[in-house]
Amino acid sequence: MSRNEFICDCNVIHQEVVNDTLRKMPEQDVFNKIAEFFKIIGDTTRTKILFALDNNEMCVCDIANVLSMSKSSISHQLGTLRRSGIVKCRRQGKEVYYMLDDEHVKQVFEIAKEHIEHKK
Amino acid sequence: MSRNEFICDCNVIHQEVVNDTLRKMPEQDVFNKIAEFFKIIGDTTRTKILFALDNNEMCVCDIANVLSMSKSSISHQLGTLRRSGIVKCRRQGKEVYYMLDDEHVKQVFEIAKEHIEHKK
DNA sequence: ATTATAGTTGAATATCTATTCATTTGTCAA
DNA sequence: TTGACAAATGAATAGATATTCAACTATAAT
Repeated sequence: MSRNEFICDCNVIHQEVVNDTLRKMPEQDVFNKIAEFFKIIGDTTRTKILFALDNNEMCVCDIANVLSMSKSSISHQLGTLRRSGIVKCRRQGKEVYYMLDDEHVKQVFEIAKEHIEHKK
Repeated sequence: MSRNEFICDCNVIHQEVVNDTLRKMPEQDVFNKIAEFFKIIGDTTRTKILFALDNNEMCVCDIANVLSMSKSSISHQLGTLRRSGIVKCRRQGKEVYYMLDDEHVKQVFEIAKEHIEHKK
């Protein structure tokens, strides 16, 4: 039996709504990418890093000091943010300076703050 | 002198930038809530549910059919979304209808799509 | 009351992930 | 070259979480 053959454990109750929705649903790949984007920024450490970088570009040691965390941990997180195209970096001597590389991050943060204010 | 010398494993390189950033950083609680919001929508299943509900309110069975997943799994995820104030529901007879309860979700999805398009 | 259906919920499990630790790479200066 | 420092990286671990399974509640129909 094909492992793609999936039987749902309940009946369709509103067939028209389901069919209409299925027609309008984007491809799996779109959902994966959108969820991935939010997963990346949905972490307290990474959120702090992005806020910090919104003010200035900073080297890893500076970010580690601002967040009171180890260089290694910050470096791992910066790697994640870089691979996702949310930050970029430039090396200058022994230091590597990180900066935001996405104009959308600030926008979604503003909306998130509205959401939080609204739900108080 | 430095308030970080016992916490962080490296020196502050740019003291002024660090101090300036520390002054501008919001409270821990703000970061927790923002990250939590993105964590909630940063999951493929929940992203799909929110997209589906953007078209119509739907009962649990319908959503389970649209996503080809079990009722239980969908119900768990709907509980998460409900507790976060992102969806709400109403009972009608044996069925429980879910709908979006946040005007910000659609906005952040639009921005996320722009991000994804831009990074191709 | 009994039965069937829709949905919820707690526990268990398997997977994922953030941080730590140890090591390595890259750069500069002596 | 050697030493010092910034940063990156791989492996290991501990904690978080998505789904499944089984049991349960709620509602409606007979």
